[in-house]
Amino acid sequence: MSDQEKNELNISTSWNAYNEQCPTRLMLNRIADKWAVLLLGLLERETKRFSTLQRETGGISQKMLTQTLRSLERDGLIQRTVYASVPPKVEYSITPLGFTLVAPLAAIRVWSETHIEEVLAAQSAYDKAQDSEKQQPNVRKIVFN
Amino acid sequence: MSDQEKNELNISTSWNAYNEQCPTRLMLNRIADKWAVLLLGLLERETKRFSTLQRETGGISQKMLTQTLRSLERDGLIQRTVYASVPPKVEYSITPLGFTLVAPLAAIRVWSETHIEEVLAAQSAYDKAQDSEKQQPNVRKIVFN
DNA sequence: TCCCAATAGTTACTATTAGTAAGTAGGAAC
DNA sequence: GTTCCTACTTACTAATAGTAACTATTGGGA
Repeated sequence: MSDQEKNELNISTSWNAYNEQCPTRLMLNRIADKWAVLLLGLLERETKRFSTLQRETGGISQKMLTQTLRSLERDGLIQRTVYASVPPKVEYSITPLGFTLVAPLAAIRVWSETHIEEVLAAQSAYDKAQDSEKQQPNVRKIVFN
Repeated sequence: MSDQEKNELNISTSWNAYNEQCPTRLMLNRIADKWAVLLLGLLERETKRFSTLQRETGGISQKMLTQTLRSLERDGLIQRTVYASVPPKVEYSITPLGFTLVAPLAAIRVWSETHIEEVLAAQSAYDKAQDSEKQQPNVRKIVFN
């Protein structure tokens, strides 16, 4: 029985992202990455060109765009097609494997967008508490047991 | 109507992670992070101590553990409780807000664990193709249009 | 004829971030 | 009085990300 078959049957395998030696840890590193999340989100619906991806992903440099696209291609998540035209034309599209990752990644992007106000409020509260602790140290959050 | 109410009604707001100036971009940066994914996964079920979190998260240093926990606390995703005992005892637990993020993050961890074999295969194929391209450059993946 | 525009990069350099290893506190046990 | 415990800091180094300038190719315009 392959590991994949075991996974489908929900039998635990050796794959475990909490183990630093496991290849899944490297994978988590790759996909738990802001540029990967944003780029796969853009390619979810349609094929796009290099320059379009750069324009639509605010703040990404050419270097990071190339680097991230190259990694995603190597991992089999996107496909790169070069057209022999001048000026050059290179199109990127999502693969079936990449498509299985779109929904999970979209979920965390959407989470950011829907919960940002609660997070900003928590940050303000934390910073305020930090300030008052500077005046009166060690009076907060300590439990005497 | 608040942005959150708009979000609940699925009305588009100004929040957009593709805009580099948007606070949601910073948020995406925080949660699209391997240590955050792993730590929130550990805290999903139970409160844990600093040393336990370090033991269960392979390869994390004390510095990164402190740093990541501090960020998650500031963002309101986890809670930190200090007990006035010797030796010190500090417990970390997930907040209701953090709990809403557990499932999305678990999904990408699980994706890594269930699709790793396909990714490893894609990587081998890519590396092999790269090698053969070195022998015969520019014969692959180019479309003449 | 010479120069510029357009696309998809690469490269060299700098800044930021992550990782490593050693140090700190304060009391309890030996 | 020396060591141990936990949960950190801090100083230093290594790796990664960001910035900006450079490249190839060729069609079109002055």
